[in-house]
Amino acid sequence: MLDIQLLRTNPDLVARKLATRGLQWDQSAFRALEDERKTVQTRTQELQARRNSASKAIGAAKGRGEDVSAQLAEVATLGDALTADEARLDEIQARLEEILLGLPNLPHDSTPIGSSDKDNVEVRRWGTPRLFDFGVRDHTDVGERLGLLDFATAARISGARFTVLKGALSRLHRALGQFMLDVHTSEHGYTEAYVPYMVNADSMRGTGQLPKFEEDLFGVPRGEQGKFYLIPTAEVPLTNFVRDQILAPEQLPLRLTAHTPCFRSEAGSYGRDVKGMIRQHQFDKVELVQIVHPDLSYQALEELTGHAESILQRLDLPYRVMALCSGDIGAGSAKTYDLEVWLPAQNAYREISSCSNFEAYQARRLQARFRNDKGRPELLHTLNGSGLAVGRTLVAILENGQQADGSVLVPAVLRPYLGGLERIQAV
RNA sequence: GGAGAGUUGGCCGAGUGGUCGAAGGCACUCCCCUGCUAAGGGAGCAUAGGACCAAAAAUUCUAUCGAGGGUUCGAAUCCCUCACUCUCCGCCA
Repeated sequence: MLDIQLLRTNPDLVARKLATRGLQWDQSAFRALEDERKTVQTRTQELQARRNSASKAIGAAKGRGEDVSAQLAEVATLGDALTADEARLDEIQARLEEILLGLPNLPHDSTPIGSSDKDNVEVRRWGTPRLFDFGVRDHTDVGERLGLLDFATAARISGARFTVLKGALSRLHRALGQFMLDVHTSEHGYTEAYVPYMVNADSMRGTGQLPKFEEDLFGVPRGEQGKFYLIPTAEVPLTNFVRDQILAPEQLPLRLTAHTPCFRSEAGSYGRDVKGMIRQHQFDKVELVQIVHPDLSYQALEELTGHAESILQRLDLPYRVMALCSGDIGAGSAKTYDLEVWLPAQNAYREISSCSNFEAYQARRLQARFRNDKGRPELLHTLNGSGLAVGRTLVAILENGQQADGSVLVPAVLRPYLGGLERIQAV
């Protein structure tokens, strides 16, 4: 959520920044509402003040045992006007809130300007894609030939966009999550957390999934009490740790990580990545979240991105870092780096992690604050990134580690998690 | 699922219709005193929004005592609904 003060005092800046996202923001509706808000609010508060002082006088007069019927009659005349004004003010403020909740964040000055992923800027590259002296298979082929990847069974159990893993592949999947958590907690200073996979609407609103992106979520009916939502990422529960909290400065930075399943409806992605486990309704991810002092959030973004990169490096997977352009970053983000891992069968780099600085966009919705050096509550900055998407990491290992005989090499750092297994063979 | 008790400021906690944005304590900030590691005295100390202003400060107004609704001239206080917490019983991985 943007600062409404900014919309009031500098609407042109807001419009200009939003335009870099390809969004033509029509200020007129906002301005008209603001003007009305001002008159109605002033009038309402005047009426309230008159009612309050009159009521106080009645109390005092009664205390002295005087007759108050004249004063009662007078204050009664305020009633209707006040009720009407209060109702109108509520309406206006709800509308303003709606507009505010619908606006995405303003891209940071360092975010490249552009309209689509074609305009994203490569920042750096790590590793060298391996040269194959045999026909490269995609991860689906590799996994199915091993007899350990089973989409047919998944389809019978649930449907499209689900996966069943078996045997060593399932264990490799488990190992990846463990490995990532171990690195982030023991070397990068994150605190591991176990969190709910179903959350309430307030939490979804806090991180920005609601109200605009409800169609991307799975909801679980809950009778009278509305519904739960399945988390699309652990960002939601982790970032909501600080909703409605005022942190002491010495608690910062907060670094949290969790390994959770993520659930996405993938509405609107029909026809994209239909084959394989690239785009699933359910996938595992190790998420990194940082809650930091506003002055330090861009430094934190570089660090957090590095934390995610270090996993790819240890797994010896070639990747590149992309600075997403203004037209491609997520709604809440001011700046995003995507990590893209090399997938030889696609002959392309594919997203495996997305690291973003939300600045105060989420914090304002969450009312997540800290006490600054003046002792005043001030909004925090929130960041998050995948460290990494476990399913896609498995895909990368299957494709990059495949051998001519159909087996797959297990990256050295994962072998301790697999009882020393060096190579996954067909069963 | 049943029965009961709760939810007040950074924390603890008083407050059952008016003088309550809210006693008292703790914590914190400043000043004074004292001087040796802890104590005494004084002052300040919620959040958000509005008005005023070029802006800030000051001033002032409004709202906020779990959330929403109601009664009333007036609600932390009375009524209703909901959420959450705790205790006991039941069920249960």
